[in-house]
Amino acid sequence: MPPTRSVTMADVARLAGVSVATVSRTLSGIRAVDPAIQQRVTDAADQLGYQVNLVGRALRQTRSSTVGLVVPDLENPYFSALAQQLSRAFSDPSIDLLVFSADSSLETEARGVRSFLGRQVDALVLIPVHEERSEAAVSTAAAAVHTIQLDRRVPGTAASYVGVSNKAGMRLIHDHVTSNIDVATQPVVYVGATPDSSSARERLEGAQRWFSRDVPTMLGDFSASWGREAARRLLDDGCTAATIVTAADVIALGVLAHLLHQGRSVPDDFRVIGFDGIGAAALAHPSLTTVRQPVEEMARSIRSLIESAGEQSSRWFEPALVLGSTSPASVER
Amino acid sequence: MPPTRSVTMADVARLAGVSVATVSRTLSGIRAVDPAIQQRVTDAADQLGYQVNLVGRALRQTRSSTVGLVVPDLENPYFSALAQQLSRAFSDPSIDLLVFSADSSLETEARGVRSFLGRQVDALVLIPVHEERSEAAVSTAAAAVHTIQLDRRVPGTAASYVGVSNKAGMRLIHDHVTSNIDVATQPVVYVGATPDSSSARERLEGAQRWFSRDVPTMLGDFSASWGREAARRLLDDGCTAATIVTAADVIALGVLAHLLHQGRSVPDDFRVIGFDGIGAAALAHPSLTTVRQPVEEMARSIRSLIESAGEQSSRWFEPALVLGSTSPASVER
DNA sequence: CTGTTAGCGCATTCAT
DNA sequence: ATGAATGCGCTAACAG
Repeated sequence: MPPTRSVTMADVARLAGVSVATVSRTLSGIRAVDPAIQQRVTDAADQLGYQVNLVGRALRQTRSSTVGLVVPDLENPYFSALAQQLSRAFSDPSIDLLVFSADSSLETEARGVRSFLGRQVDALVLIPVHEERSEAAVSTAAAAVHTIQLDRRVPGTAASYVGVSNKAGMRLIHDHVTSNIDVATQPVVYVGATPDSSSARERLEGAQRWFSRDVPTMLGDFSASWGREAARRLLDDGCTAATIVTAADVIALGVLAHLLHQGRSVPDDFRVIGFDGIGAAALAHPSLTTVRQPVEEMARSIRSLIESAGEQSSRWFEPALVLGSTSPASVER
Repeated sequence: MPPTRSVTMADVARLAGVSVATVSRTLSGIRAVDPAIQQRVTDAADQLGYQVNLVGRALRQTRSSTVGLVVPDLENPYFSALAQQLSRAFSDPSIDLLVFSADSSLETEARGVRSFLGRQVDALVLIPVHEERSEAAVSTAAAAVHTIQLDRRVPGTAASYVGVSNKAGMRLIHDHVTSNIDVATQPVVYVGATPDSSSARERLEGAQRWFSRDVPTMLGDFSASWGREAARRLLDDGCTAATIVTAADVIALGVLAHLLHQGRSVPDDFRVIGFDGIGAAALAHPSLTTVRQPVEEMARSIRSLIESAGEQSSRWFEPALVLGSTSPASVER
């Protein structure tokens, strides 16, 4: 279907009997133009079906009215929620948000960054795959354009950061758990993710700090299948009752699914706590107790960070406890 | 952080003592270059930290080695699964897949299409928001570039299509239900989506065709909250037992959540069937019986459609029944 | 195999 | 207020 050749400003200019400069000024509305001529130009543009070539514009302006977002994995519901909210935060027609999935690969992540930089994005939002090994990607990005790390960060880079206080989140969970359960008799187990991203590390550290330095810990990745696997191991080890604190809702949902499929009782014998506050947490039965990240505000914050076009700066949001039915409710007991 | 000025091929050429053309040829590897010179060029490029400017390249080549994907909503897990699988299908470094969310808005969808066309994408993949009102967006896209509609389509446009046979999917569900349940005594209810997308319409038509033209039907949107709402209405109407066939897993999960939270028994009193086969279906308890779309194959199919660079063509995949525990299992009864 | 030249489409000087 | 000219960074055509 690629047609003959696309219509350019020169075509519009010819039809309207003016210069290309006038066409440019008329269509971008950046300077005053005689109303009569303006009409002629827009008519001609309509008639020819003219569409700006953003590549030409970007080359000339050395910017593209585009913000790039690189996420590790779009199938992770927390990341796709961030992507969607960020898209919505840029619904203003003057800036397009484009999303690239790194497919949890450092190479692909680097490719995404190079690609966006090469496309002259005005800013880059990045959820780094790895706390150390994404350093090159983040630094490269930050050296070229305003770069904002989201949710996870690589320490020591010249990039901004927007995320939640993970330790504060773990503290909310700890306070909730200890005020409703006798932790001395009921064991607490932390099912987390290997600390190769800052959020995994901070949540692990939070669990160790608030519960106990040697809280029983199982580490895997941010996935439901890891949650199932961890639950299976727990049951295999003869565990019959526990409070399972996890590093993410997806993990918690996997844990919960396995426990329920094995006929275990939640929250009577097992309690399960998530992290993130994705929509699916409320959909589970029993509904998942979790800690919600203010995703929408975070997205808006990124937008204003980009608009202030400016300085490196970071912002930590406070998460909030969301009581579900996978843990005993304080009010009711 | 925007640095002084980015290094161009001219800088590399100067340092290596060759012409820009040689630099271009060396770095794109498109033509043979003297090994010694090649070395000098790559050394110079490394030393200066040269990165291609893809905007310049795209302007010159009138293509950008980019494929655009416009999805209605990234928070819908079926769409984000498609986006992720498609990204993976383009993991080959020579083509970047960029995703734009239309935020379920026709205006934003149109903007996304214009944006990608203006960026000279080599092909456009589109999940149209509306079966009729997205016509302009699809036609515009198809007139300019190879356009592939995914999952949903606008009839009568010059665009390719990749999706599943929705009627066949409904038939699988019908056969499963009727071979395990006495439909004469146990009512079947269809909880679907208003037919303003082709998939919503085809699934509705499938339900009416295979079950009964006047199967009780409730229509909303593709969301879990609509599922909850529908279930609430059913219970409010005094329904105490039914087989609930839905248009999507997200709807089914909402239905299921509400039924379980109301203490209803699944699958004894209520049966629930989904559509799509997203990961969360297996995570529910009881696990959701559904019909799975071969998302990965569909993604690969799109990739080869684009590579064959060619003619308009369409492909319907066959969905497969996935037995969960929200419906009676045929083998076991 | 390499250098020179030209031009992709546009926004922005500088003149007028 | 408008037009002519310039060049953003790159690759392709053409010589050599």
